[in-house]
Amino acid sequence: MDKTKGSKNQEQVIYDRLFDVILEQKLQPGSRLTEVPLAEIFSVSRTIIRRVLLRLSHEGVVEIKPNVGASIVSTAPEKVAEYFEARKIIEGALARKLTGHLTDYQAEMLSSMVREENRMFDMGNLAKGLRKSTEFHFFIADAANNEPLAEIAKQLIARTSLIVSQYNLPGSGGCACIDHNTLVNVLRDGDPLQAEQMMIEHISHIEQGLQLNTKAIEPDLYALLKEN
Amino acid sequence: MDKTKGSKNQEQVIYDRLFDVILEQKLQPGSRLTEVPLAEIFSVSRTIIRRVLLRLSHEGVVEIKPNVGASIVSTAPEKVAEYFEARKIIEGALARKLTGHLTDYQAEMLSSMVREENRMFDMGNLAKGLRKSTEFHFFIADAANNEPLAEIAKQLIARTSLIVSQYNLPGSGGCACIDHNTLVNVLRDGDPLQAEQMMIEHISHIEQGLQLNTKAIEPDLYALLKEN
DNA sequence: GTTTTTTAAATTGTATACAATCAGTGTCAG
DNA sequence: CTGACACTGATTGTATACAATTTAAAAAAC
Repeated sequence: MDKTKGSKNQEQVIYDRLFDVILEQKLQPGSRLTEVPLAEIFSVSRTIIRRVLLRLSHEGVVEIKPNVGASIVSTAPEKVAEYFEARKIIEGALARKLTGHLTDYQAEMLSSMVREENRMFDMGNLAKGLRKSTEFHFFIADAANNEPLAEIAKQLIARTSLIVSQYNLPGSGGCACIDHNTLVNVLRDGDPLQAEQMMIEHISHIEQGLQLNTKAIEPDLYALLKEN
Repeated sequence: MDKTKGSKNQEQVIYDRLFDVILEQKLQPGSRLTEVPLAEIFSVSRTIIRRVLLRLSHEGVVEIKPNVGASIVSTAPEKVAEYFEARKIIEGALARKLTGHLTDYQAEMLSSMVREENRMFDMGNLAKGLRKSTEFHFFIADAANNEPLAEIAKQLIARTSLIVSQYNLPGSGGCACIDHNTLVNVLRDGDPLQAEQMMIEHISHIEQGLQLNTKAIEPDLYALLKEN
């Protein structure tokens, strides 16, 4: 694993950077991602950017319209429930599966993540807090010993994270991280069905915090703003 | 939707063809997919082939090793259970969700698919039978009114279909399609939890039919055969 | 003044050239 | 005979040139 140039990792690096920026709401859903500027920013050719965008589109974070280009996905309000339902089913199953098999190390890891998360929110750093919150769910996904399911869960978490960033009024506090603490406890000491139920409720909490009546941000808005 | 040239659909056509060939076992897991021959076969440049292979790899049907190239995924025996577990969770949930909401048209559709499937197996056309069998599961996924979950389910179905083709002794009859008929009945007239349980059992049947002790086909095997 | 048409700039789509890397073969020293 | 090494052919990786398409603006027609 030479780190001299990382010509192999170069694509991964760009992917990670873009993914982070999107998940931390630095770019709003609907924003366009044009290839040439990105290529210049990262000092590579469009070929590489194209591959990264393609990957992001396969993972549902970016939408590519033929002959138009890539933009960050904007989820229609009536589709939101479907994504959360999917999360409840899969993360619920993961919680059920994991309960009773959590190692002490893993439990401590999760607890420390919750502390970090709270610290970020207390400091008013919403973006980092949201990021830590998703990492908490990522960790659980990875811990449950089912790689394909973990991969699926992580995709859904990323997608709903985008949805949250689209429909949350700025400053409305992200996710109810109080839940996270009790979740850790149940995963360690509770019974599987209880853990599943709790995970489902937790995800419902997140869903209920959304302001779905808020108009989805559309690219057209930009055109309107330029007039003034 | 002009069909004159389909310059936009061209990539989709190639994707579908490859996907079909892979799912119908015309190519064994482990087989390499080199770019230039594929490009010549479809009369396009490597660029297009590359995109298709990338997509197939994102969907878990093909594996791309850096500087080596693409090959059809070969699933390790110890990973098999994970994929089937994932299917049980997701397709079980889909069945639960669909039960009681199946329209007459959909029920008839499913029944006719089962008939087709049986016909194919009776004729000894294993590949087509397996294909019909996956289409049956695809249809259920689409019918359950949750697009993201359907997409996930279809990916897993494709992947396990590959696994079946890897670990099934030639002529061992694919999947227990008797189950499919009773499944349709339960989906239409039964109760949700019963349907979920039945779907889970059905998937277990498929899993139990596998010959996991059969050595996974490895590229190295070819080298050994050449010696004789 | 509004609508339509024309034109130009920006952006994506595809093919191809060339560089980098890998796999296999043959050669040579031990 | 075995192992290490160099070499050749095949294959993938990246950048770039050019074509096709879209978007926006300017010009023309009504």
